[in-house]
Amino acid sequence: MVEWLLFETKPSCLQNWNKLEQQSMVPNFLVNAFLEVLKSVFSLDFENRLRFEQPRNEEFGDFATSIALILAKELKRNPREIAESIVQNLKLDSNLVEKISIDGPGFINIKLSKNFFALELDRMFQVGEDFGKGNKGLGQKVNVEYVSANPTGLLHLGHGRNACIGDSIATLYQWLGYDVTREYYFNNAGRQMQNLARSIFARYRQILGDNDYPFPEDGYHGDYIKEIANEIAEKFGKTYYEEIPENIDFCKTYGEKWCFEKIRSTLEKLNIHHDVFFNEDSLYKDGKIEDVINILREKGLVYDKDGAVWLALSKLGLSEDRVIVKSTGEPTYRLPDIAYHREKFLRNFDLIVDVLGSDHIATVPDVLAGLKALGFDTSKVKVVFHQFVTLTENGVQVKMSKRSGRSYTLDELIDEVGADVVRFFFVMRSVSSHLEFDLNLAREQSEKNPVFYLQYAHARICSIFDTAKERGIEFNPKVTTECISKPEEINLIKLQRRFPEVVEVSAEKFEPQILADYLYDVATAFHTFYHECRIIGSEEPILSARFKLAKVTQRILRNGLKILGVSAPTRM
RNA sequence: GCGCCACUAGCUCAGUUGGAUAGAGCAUCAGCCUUCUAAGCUGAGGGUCACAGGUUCGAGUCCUGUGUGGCGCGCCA
Repeated sequence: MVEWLLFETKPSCLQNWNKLEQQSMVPNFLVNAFLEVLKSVFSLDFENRLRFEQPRNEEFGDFATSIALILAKELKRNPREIAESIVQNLKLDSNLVEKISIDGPGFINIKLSKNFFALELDRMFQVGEDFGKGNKGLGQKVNVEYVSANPTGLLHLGHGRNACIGDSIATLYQWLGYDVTREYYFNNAGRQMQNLARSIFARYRQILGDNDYPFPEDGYHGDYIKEIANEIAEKFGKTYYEEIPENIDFCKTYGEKWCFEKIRSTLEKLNIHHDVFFNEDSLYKDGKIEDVINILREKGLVYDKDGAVWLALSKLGLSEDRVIVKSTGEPTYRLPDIAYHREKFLRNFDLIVDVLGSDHIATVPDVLAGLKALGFDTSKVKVVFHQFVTLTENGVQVKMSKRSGRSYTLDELIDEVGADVVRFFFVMRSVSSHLEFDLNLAREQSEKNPVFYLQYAHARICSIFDTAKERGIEFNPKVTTECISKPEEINLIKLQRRFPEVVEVSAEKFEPQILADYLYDVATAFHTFYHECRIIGSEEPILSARFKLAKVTQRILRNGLKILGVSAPTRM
């Protein structure tokens, strides 16, 4: 159990996020009025404990608080009584609050006025194009490591999900003002690279006529290996035919470069670019691996046994000691991983995010324990584990066998359904849920496909502005929006107000899906509004008020889609 | 055997820190285009929140146990 606590807690730098402040959609005047009453009437300081929720049922107003129920326990008084005395003493601007009531066991429900929402629309409109950006992270550095696939093959769908989640998380943090480094850990050392080299070499020999040349038992079976071997054969003929270390090594270097190029071009299609490609082999060249062993040895946490070097994880609260250098002299993954993360710590990040497939769950406690032993604050590390991807077509699961090498590559998927669909589909489920990628739905170019639904809403708004321009209709940004009154308008404003908070919560929870769901709701609210409320053809001030409504929606959709890496077409 | 994750409508999934009558999309059925993009909108049906206990004013949410499924438990990464 101890092992899991190491990384299941919330990263330290996010723990300062003020719970109350985070409820940014709760108007300040409301919070202050309540705090004032709690202080003056009950002599209670509730600064960090007063919470408001948005009732599911609209009858209960826009915000509700169960503060009276909570107090009832502490004060041992009837909750409704407490609610009464709170409400009686509340000093609220009747211009902003339409109704305040006590319902059920003692909930205090607040319904805000249309005027309040009109003022909010003006406020959001004035924020400008960057609506949704925050400043919580100013002055802080975040490192987000994602993809990090070995250069031994092509990216598959699991990597695709990893890439899209990681990139969206990185952008979310950028939107909060963090200085973000996107990083790819390039596992180009160790045995799997040897395996790649031998696989290529074997195919190379076979291509050149040595049909009996044995293929490595645990070699890489994919067709791409033959492709690489073919290239070498065509370019260099029999130059590297002889089975000597130099030639195997050539295959390794060539293969690594080839795979890296493919990986990069696939990520390029998704518009994913890393700032740093951290090479594993540099850890060896720069002596970092040795450094880690030496430091841990000095601390008495490393010992030799059976010809191998062991890390005494049992002294660090874990159940078993593990090998960090095999008897062959090769390190296991733990050692370079620890050394690599040590480098990240030394680069002074306030938050270190690793995006990993859930198959890596068991490896993380070892690495974190090692880092802790080196004296680093592991609460700065957040490991985001995502579940697997299954591909379905016509309701049937498409087999993705890695062994046979006939797995569906990410590249093929992008070519088939487009980058926008891939990016959205991979983040539209929560990270911890299995993701079923429905090829039929992905290919669908209609409202059934959520990507098009969202993009269509954006394009529709753009079209309104285009049409207005063509017809010489101008809107006046200075018009106040008090005329807003229809439920479709109010509903849209309510959703719009939430955008900055949704960005925060998505980042805090490392869940781009929250943003994806929200955008869908915004698009729906807009489509409903569009159907019910005409813009062009309306008289002032309705005309300009609705223009603002459309403008803010457009910015939310554009910015939200941008965070998810999805394009926002102006025309469809 | 041990650990992690999941289990909510026919299917795919949401469900803030425990809150009031359980949410969406798809699928099914019924409506809406002489109008700013019908790639859209409106409505209907559909639920023992896997099961059993517990905690309390109140549980899909927290605790314990059980079942089912996925992943992991190496001198592989």
